[in-house]
Amino acid sequence: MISRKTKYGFKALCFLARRENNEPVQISVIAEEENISLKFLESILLTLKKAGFLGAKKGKGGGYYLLEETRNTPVASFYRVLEGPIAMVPCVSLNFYEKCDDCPDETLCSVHNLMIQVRDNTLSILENKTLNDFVKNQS
Amino acid sequence: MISRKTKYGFKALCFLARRENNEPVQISVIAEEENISLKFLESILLTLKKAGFLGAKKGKGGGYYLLEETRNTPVASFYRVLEGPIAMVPCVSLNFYEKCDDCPDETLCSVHNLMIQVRDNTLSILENKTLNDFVKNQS
DNA sequence: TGCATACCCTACTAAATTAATAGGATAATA
DNA sequence: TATTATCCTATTAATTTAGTAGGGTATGCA
Repeated sequence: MISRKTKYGFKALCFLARRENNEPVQISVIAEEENISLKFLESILLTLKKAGFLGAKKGKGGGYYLLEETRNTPVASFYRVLEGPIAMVPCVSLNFYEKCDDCPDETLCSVHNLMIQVRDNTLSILENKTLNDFVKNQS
Repeated sequence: MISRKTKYGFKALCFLARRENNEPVQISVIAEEENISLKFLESILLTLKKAGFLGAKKGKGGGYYLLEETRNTPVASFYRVLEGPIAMVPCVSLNFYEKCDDCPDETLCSVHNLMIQVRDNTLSILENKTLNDFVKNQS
């Protein structure tokens, strides 16, 4: 299960991607359109900005907007920033690897070997989708 | 990420599946071999028993053992009992469906449509693997 | 210059979940 | 009837989640 943070963050990115021009959009506008708590969304968008996916403009007429490359960024990148590892166990994570306490030899662990397959399948989707795949007829 | 409960439960099932005979095995034996807290494992095995995957025998010479059909049970079934939904959002779950508060129309939701694909890919693995696939050279 | 706007940032918190632990009840065996 | 081992309920510490509070800072406009 993904957290609301991840869900809201991705919805906000899609919202911005659906805009025809790339003018800044206020947090409050996105929050209202997507039914997200304003303050919560504020912290999420800040995270996405710090990660280099969004630009922001302060003051009147300000707001958040997509950066150039963000439209072609794989969904996997958003996922890692918002949710963390894509893998279902840390010992199988490419970007957030951690050894298991209980496991003397990973290569012999049934959970490990099963979850490698799940990870690769999930990655094959998340690494090959971008915001462009979600702009049409979508909220 | 899956919980330790799921990880430990699946490891215990694999441990039992690797035994040549189907004699009852004490919790303490599994706990020691797999480096799992005894009391925690106790509650997990009880769950698996109540779900119909394991049999149990009390008293001397007692313990847990696999039921007949468990060897051919898809891993997805264990997952649902131990962890819950396989889907990454409730609105996409086949067995634990829940509508999202924030979403007026699921069919237009980008998260929904993305996660359907992830779910189907994950299911294609978990529904087609059984304990038999994990008995060789595995801990 | 000054005021309104809108993002920036830190800290805090209530609720839920996780990962156990404690302690006894029950059933089977010898 | 003593021992063994599962069964069952309740409790708890730690962590994570999903926010909320309350200002600070930069921008644009009159």
